[in-house]
Amino acid sequence: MKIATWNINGIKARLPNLERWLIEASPDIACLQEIKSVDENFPSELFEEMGYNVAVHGQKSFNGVAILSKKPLDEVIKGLPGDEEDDQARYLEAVISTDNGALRVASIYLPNGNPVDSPKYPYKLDWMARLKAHAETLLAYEEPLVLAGDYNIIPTDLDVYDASKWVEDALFLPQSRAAYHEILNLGLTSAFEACHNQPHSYTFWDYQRGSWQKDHGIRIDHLLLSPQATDRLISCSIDRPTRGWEKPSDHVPVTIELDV
DNA sequence: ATGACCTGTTTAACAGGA
Repeated sequence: MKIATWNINGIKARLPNLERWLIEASPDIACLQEIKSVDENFPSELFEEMGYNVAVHGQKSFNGVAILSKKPLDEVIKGLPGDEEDDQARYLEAVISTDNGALRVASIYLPNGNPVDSPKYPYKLDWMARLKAHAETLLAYEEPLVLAGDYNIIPTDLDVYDASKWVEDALFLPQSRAAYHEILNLGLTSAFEACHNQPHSYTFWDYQRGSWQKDHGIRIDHLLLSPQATDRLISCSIDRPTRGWEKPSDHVPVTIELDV
């Protein structure tokens, strides 16, 4: 089973590319971020015609996450638990039936956090603390679990073209990376790192400054797996060519194959 | 030497992204 994550940066602008990619890559489950749409304007029927079940957690203009799944969605949870006041649509979780039992998948759009001296940075750290608490709850189920998404975290200096340019950035500050590693240290495995030791394998290139042409990228999209999912991990790949398509997202898909 | 973009919305400049 192929499970992918992709920050599409707007469903309306990305629909042609998303359709093409769904046909060519044919993921069984696609976790999408930054749909930038309310639920009613998300083209769910189109994806249903392509054979997907659809769960959407959208909001107007910004953020928004979705899950497309060829297998039925048994249970859907919208929003990250832990703060009733938080109205940003950044977390969607679903339990999916497979031939070998239940698989739990989340589509995550972790806050960017810049600028660091604004309330956005404490919001990021608070959100990560909530994600850690929730991940702890989910890990206790001892089932295959995939927490996939745009984490807005550069894990190490080998995941950026020039670390010195990012030391003050919310994606790379020691405190941000420490919060990310706290989540990993609960017992999760980063799929890409389990499959590869190739440094400078990026998933995002800025639209500005010719970043794509110069390969000035960062690796910020991750799939974190529970032990039960890690046991079944076959491969992980970054779909780099999509960044070179017409009207690309600034992120590319990351896909894992699980033996489930 | 430096900067160079894209998206959605309020359709004309913004806000937000990373």
